[in-house]
Amino acid sequence: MEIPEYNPKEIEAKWQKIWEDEGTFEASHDKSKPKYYALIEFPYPSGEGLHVGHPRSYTALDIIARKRRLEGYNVLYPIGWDAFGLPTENFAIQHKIHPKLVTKKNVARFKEQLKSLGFSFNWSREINTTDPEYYRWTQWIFLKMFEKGLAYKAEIPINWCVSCKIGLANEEVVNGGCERCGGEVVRKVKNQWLLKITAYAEKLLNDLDTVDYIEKVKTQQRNWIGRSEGAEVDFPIADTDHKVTVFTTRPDTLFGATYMVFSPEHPLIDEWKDKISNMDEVEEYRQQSMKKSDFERTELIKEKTGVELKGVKAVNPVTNKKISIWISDYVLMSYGTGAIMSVPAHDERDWEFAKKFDLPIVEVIKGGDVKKEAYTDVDDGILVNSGFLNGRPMKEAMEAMIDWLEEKGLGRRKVNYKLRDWVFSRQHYWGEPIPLVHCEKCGWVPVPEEELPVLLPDVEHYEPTDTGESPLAKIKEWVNTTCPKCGGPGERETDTMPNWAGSSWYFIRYADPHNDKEFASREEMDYWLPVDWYNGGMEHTTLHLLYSRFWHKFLYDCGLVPTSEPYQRRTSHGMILGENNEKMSKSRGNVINPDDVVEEFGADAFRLYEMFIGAFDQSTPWSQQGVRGCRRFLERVWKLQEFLTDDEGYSPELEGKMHQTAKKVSEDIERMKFNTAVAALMSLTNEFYAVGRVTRDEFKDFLILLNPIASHITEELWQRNGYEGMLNQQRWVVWDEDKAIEDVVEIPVQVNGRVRGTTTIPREASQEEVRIKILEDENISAFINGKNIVKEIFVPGKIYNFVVK
RNA sequence: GCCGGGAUGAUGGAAAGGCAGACAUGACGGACUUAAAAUCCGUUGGUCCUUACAGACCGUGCGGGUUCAAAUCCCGCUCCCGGCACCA
Repeated sequence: MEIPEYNPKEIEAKWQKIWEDEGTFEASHDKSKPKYYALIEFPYPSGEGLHVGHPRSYTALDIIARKRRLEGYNVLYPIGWDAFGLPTENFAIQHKIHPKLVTKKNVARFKEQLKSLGFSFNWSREINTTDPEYYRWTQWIFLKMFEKGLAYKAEIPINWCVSCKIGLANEEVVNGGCERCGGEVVRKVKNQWLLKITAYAEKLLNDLDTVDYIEKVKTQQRNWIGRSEGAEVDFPIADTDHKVTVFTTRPDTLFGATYMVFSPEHPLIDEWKDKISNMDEVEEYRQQSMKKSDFERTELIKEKTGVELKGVKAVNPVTNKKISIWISDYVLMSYGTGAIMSVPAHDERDWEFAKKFDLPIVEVIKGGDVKKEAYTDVDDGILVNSGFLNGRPMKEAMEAMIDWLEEKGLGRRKVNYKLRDWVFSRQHYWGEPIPLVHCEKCGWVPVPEEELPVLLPDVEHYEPTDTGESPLAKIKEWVNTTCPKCGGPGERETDTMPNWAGSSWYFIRYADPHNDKEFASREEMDYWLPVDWYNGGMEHTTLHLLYSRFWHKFLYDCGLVPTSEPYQRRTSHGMILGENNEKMSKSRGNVINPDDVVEEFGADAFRLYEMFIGAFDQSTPWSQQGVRGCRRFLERVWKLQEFLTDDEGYSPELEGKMHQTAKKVSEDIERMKFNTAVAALMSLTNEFYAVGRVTRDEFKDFLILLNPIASHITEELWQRNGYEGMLNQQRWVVWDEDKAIEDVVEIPVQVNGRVRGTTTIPREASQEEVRIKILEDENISAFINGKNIVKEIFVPGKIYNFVVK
């Protein structure tokens, strides 16, 4: 039989068409089979097109998905588009094209690119977050949250670009300036919708113990949630009925609290206007810190600043001494109560502040020199200058103080979190409209369920208004509506949702993407959820991953989804860098376009290289030479046909290697050691060449093992060489553990830990047998003769070591 | 500052206490070719020794330690990458 040249272009197009025509990778509706749900983060269809970083994750889970199918699972491996968001909106503004059209164009391009790579996505379940049939349910879930009191409005400072007159997301503020124009960014208070994710802080934290996420992800989430235990303490304000509550993790040091500091935004300051004698000075400080961006407030940490509130004093509830009250921007309104008790002797920040303003420093834990610096290494410290706590160790003092506070009604045990509520409003066009109507009489009223979706209306211009409202505010006929409750005049909310909204539940929709009655049917969710394996980037650990866990837990508490966690397993891939070892970016000019690679080397070579490039969880530079090497390997695989014999079974000389390779490839794929799985297949191929023959069964199993990675060439070789059916209908290779172990092994022989030779022995050989054989070897025994053997270590099948003197 | 991760040939990387450098890339040599490419075969950590076969010593960021045996475990550093950062 004449063997044509390996022509990836032809065979890749051929198999992609067959798979599509036959619906090969459609998840079955037959629920008798065990299911497997593999998920990758659905892409944002940017105008740049696919980047070589995307397919790293997609190929990895494509391999898992394909392997699971060969193992007999009913696999769901879906794809969709996270298409709302700023880049599209900005492009639309610049080019005066409707974002809908921009999105459509970008999606088409991404789709074509993804299809050319031959991923086994379930295309009939494709979803798009900007599709009204999809965002109808995003709005619906939001309304559920609103109903349960988890969505609320609050005055929240946003990042405001003075020149663009636009609110920016935190990630759009780069080095204190606007990402787009580089202009000044200040804080501007706006009335915004927030979601009460903090209500789920405890669950989000504790339930990390129930899921299989890589440790790095768990740690980052734990840090982000930032749970800390302590107490709230009430400080009475002298000569008033007021009291101010603070949160502290160190109630044991209360005797050392010599003054208080409020955040400049603290609302009590306004209430005390008349009492504060230096209100001008105070106001000026407040104005200044208001103008400062978050960046300045946190970066300029060299010197503490602040102003005393003259005319008011607080009382330390345990010493009963009057203490002064200050304001300073190192105290954040958004954490704890917005006010702190200051213990300069044992807190670095307080110490700096006290030094600067010459405030009293009282040592309450023995051991340091509080005149020189704050003494904070106090875990085993003993209390001093602390009344009833004197002489007690710190941990005990902590408990005693809290008990005392609770007894006297002056304080209570308290847990605090760094996690903040989720600012859910965007003053942009290209997002889901928030489905609420404001009525003078009834307040905020949800749009009735049957009227969803609230459609995004067409506008002339996508720029925000001068006041920073979203462009929707300009469409009076859309804004002005009737109150769903009382029928009176009402106004629609013009803020839209952030693009984290649609991605917070998309994996649920995949289970039942065309359902027009519910967000997904219970039956489909019961079968498919949770996601078995979710791979994505580390950059989504604290936002997307946490947000979607929050939404899912909320839905679970409403009895709407069957599991309390959305994702059973979460892994993460490393970045692919440019050939110069720098992050790939247009501006650095080191971007590799997957289309070009596929054009030159083929999709199989591309996928193979994406996996062979290096450790999956590590970042690593691209190498065009490396792709060439993978293409070369596929050429060698193609030529194996020339060595194909009519023999069945494994040949004696390759039997061990076949079993070893099956085991190695299977196990490495599960551990995401794709690079070594590929290496094992290359190594086996080298063996086939060395032997110069390959039996039908050897070739068959080799093709199955290679199929998840290089899917087109293996299907083609399967068909060309007369194997039955299609490769994707076969079963994964079963290996025999015993046969994967060599009967005869070569072990190193050491003398005093240095390798002096090797010996080949039967695996089961006894120490005595091995010993005799070794001592027969003159090269080795030369190192032993004339010396005393002190000790001999024999690890069967591994090593023999003589210790001599 | 805090929390992760990392550092191994010229390069990407392999090695879950047991022969460091699998598998590739590149380089060099050979075969084929009028020639080149492609392909195939071989060599390729360093230093020394040797006609050769062989052999010796050194070597996994740096300094110590544990062990018969350390890239791997422990202690102390350096540098790089990622995340968080006045969170009371």
